[in-house]
Amino acid sequence: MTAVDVKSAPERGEARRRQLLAAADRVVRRRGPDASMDEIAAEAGVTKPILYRHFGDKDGLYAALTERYLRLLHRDSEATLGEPNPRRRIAAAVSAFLAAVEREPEVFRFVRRATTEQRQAGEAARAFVQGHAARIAEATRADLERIGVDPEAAEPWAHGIVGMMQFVAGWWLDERSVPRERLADQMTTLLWEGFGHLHEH
Amino acid sequence: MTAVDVKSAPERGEARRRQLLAAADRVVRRRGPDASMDEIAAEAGVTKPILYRHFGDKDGLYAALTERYLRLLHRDSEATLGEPNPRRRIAAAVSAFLAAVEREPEVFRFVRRATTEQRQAGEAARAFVQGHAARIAEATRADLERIGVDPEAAEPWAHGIVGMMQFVAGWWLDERSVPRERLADQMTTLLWEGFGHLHEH
DNA sequence: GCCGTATGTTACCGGCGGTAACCCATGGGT
DNA sequence: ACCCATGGGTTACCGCCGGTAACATACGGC
Repeated sequence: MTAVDVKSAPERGEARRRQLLAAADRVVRRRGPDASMDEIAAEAGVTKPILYRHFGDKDGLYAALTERYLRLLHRDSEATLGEPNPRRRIAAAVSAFLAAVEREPEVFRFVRRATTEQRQAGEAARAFVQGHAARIAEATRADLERIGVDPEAAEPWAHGIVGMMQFVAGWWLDERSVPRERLADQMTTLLWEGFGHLHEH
Repeated sequence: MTAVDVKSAPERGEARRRQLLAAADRVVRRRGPDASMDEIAAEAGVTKPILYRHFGDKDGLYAALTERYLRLLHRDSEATLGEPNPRRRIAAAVSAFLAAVEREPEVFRFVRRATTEQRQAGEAARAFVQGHAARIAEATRADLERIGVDPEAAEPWAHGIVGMMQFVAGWWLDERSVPRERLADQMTTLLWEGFGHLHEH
């Protein structure tokens, strides 16, 4: 029963890869991060060795999925980095990220799992976050230099912000003790005001 | 009958449990988070079913280990929470945590892994972090109330700080691009000054 | 025609988490 | 002195899953 196979195109390889990735995506979304290779293969209508030909091993597949998912989770947030007003920029990025996590909780959970237990996926995530953090850092580095603060801190800060938002998002998903926009405001306030600012009054 | 056993059996069991946990500790420290149950059993000088009698399943064992490790990683940091001066308190806690992570990198890595891939371990970690965050929150809640800022934000903030430090510590372990005390200073500055404070000058 | 290559399948391996069944020492109670 | 309940221990196994070897088949260029 070759129902899907009929379309033989010139660049079948890349197309097939995306097709397989889409199948993996579907399985992960409904079965969670514990999806087995057999399950994914079945969903794609093929058998395991094909997956292994395209992705090397499970880690490779998960790395590819992780990359796609990271882009999905951070796209809106990155789009806000053009905002010139720094405080609004932070607020918008924070809010957009939380919204994306709320929209795709299973995707967020998958990324957390995959990046800690699979080497390649973790590497891919590190690279992505590196880039993301770099863009955040770049957006604020100019300000730091203008003020006279050591711009070397920009990178650690960016990582700190990213990590903070990741963790808080996970915590928030588990126990939804506060509405999203409220949490976004609170995190923005922390990042913007800091603790010291409060103590000065 | 034999109601006395109900009291004494757990005592003997507790000693054995600690003994087994110590063996698991040794194995994890040298083999990493991928240690198998057979390996741990062998290190303890027994066979698998015994481990399962005491801990139920691998998740249970890892949850117990996680709890012990979390205490180890956060003990020094928690000890600093008594410091009255808020900025020094933050600085000391941050520095102490990074020092603990540097002292026991394998332990830190294990916790990250175990808490994301094992349900019970994750639950134990969540409970621990909840407590830790609560203590941090309590240490600052008074300040917030005194200043007139909504103290409801204390809990999300505490989680944000914890998550930020966890993530930054992991990033720092991977690429040691900056000495520990310098990183501690940078994170303290971020938490204390915030971004807005800088922009006011 | 023939052969290399790409694509797919079946059938298997090894390791690991988890468990059933059995085994044996110990020490009251009769 | 004996029995047998009980708790600590072992052997031998299961099932699942990641990963792979070997085999099968269609297509394009010489």
